[in-house]
Amino acid sequence: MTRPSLKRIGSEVLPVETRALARTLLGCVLVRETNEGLVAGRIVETEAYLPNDPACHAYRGRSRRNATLFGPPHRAYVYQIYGTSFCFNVSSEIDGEGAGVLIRALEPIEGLDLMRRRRAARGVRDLCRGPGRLCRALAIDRSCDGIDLFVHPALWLADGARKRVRAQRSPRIGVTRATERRLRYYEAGSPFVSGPARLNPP
DNA sequence: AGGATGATCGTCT
DNA sequence: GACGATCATCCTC
Repeated sequence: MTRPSLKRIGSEVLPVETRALARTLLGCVLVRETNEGLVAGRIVETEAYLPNDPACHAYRGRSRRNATLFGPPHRAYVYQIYGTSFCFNVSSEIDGEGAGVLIRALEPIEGLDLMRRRRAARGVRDLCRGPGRLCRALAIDRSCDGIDLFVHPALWLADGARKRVRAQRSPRIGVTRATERRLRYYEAGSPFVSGPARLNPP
């Protein structure tokens, strides 16, 4: 059985501007390699967190936790939430500006058995549906924070079927500020996106 | 030093 | 739909 081609994405493919990046990441493949093996999933849902955005972790200035958001674009920003889950983001905007894109859901495409072992989830549909779940399935934690996704051997982005993605937008999920802004991007019709059904019209 | 908060998840009804 | 777990982080005193 031949593995789908996982060609690493170069910097020329990804926009620096946050909303364009959130849209472009749809259809890209997130790849993770550890000594347990390789797992990968196609990105089907993202959220943009903009400069001067009250919902963005960078809004109140640089801190130890959010420093990666203020660094160069296209690095992994990983933080822990509710003491139980991690969230994986891609930093955006030029060095010195704090912004990023949250990856909210993947369509599993490689290493499903390993994902199942890590998640103890029953169906394929739930393996990577949600920001905390996908981090668990990919063994992403705070130690991944700051990784340069263009060069790192164990965490990177690959080309997927980006041209075929039909993108939709909705308000972001779970935020308590700037709740009306439509900064969540998802693939129309995908069964792998998270969130309540009313936010996911086909 | 102590309290409030949170870009979530799993479980229960 | 509701709720509790659980703790790093940040803010106030």
